[in-house]
Amino acid sequence: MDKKSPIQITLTERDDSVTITQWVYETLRGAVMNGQILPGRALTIRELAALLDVSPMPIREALRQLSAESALEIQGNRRVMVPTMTAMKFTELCEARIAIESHAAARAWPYIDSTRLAELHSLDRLIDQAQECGNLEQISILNQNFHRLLYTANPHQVTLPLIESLWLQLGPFMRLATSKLEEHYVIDRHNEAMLAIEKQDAFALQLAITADIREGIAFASTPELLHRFIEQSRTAAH
Amino acid sequence: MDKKSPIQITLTERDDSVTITQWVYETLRGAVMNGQILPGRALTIRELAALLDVSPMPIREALRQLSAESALEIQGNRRVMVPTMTAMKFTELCEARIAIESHAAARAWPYIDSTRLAELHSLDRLIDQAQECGNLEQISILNQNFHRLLYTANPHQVTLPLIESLWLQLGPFMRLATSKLEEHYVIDRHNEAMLAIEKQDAFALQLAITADIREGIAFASTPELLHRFIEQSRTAAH
DNA sequence: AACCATACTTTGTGATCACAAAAATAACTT
DNA sequence: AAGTTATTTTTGTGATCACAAAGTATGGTT
Repeated sequence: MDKKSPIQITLTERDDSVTITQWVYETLRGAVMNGQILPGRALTIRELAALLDVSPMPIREALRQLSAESALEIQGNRRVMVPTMTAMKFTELCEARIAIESHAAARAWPYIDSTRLAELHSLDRLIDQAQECGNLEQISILNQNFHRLLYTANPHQVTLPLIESLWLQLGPFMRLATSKLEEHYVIDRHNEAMLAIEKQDAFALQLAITADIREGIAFASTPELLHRFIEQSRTAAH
Repeated sequence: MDKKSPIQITLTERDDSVTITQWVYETLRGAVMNGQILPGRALTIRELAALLDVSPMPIREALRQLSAESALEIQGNRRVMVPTMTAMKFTELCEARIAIESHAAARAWPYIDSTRLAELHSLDRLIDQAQECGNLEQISILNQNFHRLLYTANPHQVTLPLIESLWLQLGPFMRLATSKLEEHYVIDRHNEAMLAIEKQDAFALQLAITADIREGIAFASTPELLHRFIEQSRTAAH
């Protein structure tokens, strides 16, 4: 009595200080972000409840929250699934990232002090280390942390939730893309960004972030990779 | 046994074809958007359930969804409230609107055909009519419809949910601002935007949208108005 | 009168149950 | 054998209940 495609979700130890709903949310979010759930695959409350060994209630709440963040999609049938990707949608998501994140960087720039700059530097060094180890998942997480640390320098910042929503939507594909990444050596523009901060050049910072995002995605969006991913989505929909 | 500040929510007839949760969501969303719930006022599930005459369950789901959209805020205490506004946050929200919406307009531009342009024109005429009647709430709604109709010309558009989140966060204040609006005559840049579309000038369209947002907010963000609103938030927090 | 410990109330969380709508399966007709 | 109807199962929705934690009020002590 097993379903079309089995869902393999990495379960973390549940901390009692956090609510079950929160734990379920983080678990499912991670599964979506890592592409562990095939796009188009229908998710049922009871199935997930059994999988995570909790009652249906926390699942319901987590699914609704993820849907509101565009990480999941509610169809007319009230069925929930990971949204399918198309080449055009992928382009729109990337362009949206560039528009919003370069803006967020520019708005954060006046607030970046030497302490935060040092933190950015040490985070960048960690990324270099992870690259030598070839730990792809770690690179992805640290890269997000770098961007997040930059944008949150602005204490009145309001765009991070929007940016995280875009990350979530791109997540499944980015993971697939970086799995092909070993061949190329990764180039990020973090050094360029930090140099711009030191030179107090806001515009250069904006350009560096734009280049960082565009290049980080450009190599990934080779026709073959994109096509493979979209195929995957299409077939999973069944 | 009444609470600090009574909540007055406009109740619409509930259509049976729509789920109770959806109806609750729309009702609460409208209440937030219209500033009917004071920022800082704690919302409890049971109170709202009694107010809307439904069980706590649909309220829980609606609150979680609105929180995910940044329309509401969950405090550490797990209490839910309308976020309070500050002058700096207000500025950030406006600048974010400009960055994202001008981008959305530019990405939508290649897709705007004569049919959609005609719809934009007729919507603009409706706005003019509403302005003569002085129907402020109607103006606000139609104005949103105008922007939405523009951005959704792009069939692969992904930014509308993000934009709507910003609208929700600015909603309470915009309402207060437009209530002072009768004195000035409203200038919008819709004509300029439509002219740019006719002249096939994407950059001019982007400028028009930027100006439309900035001016629509600039007159509203007079120091007195902003201060009054922030005061209101502060005192309601109690 | 100010402070603190105790009892009481309210509130969010999570589990279970009932029900109607939707899928999936089975049976049947053409 | 393909399509259509009938039956069974699965699934989302919403209501109710139990419980622990947070909040509030109470009462007593210094």
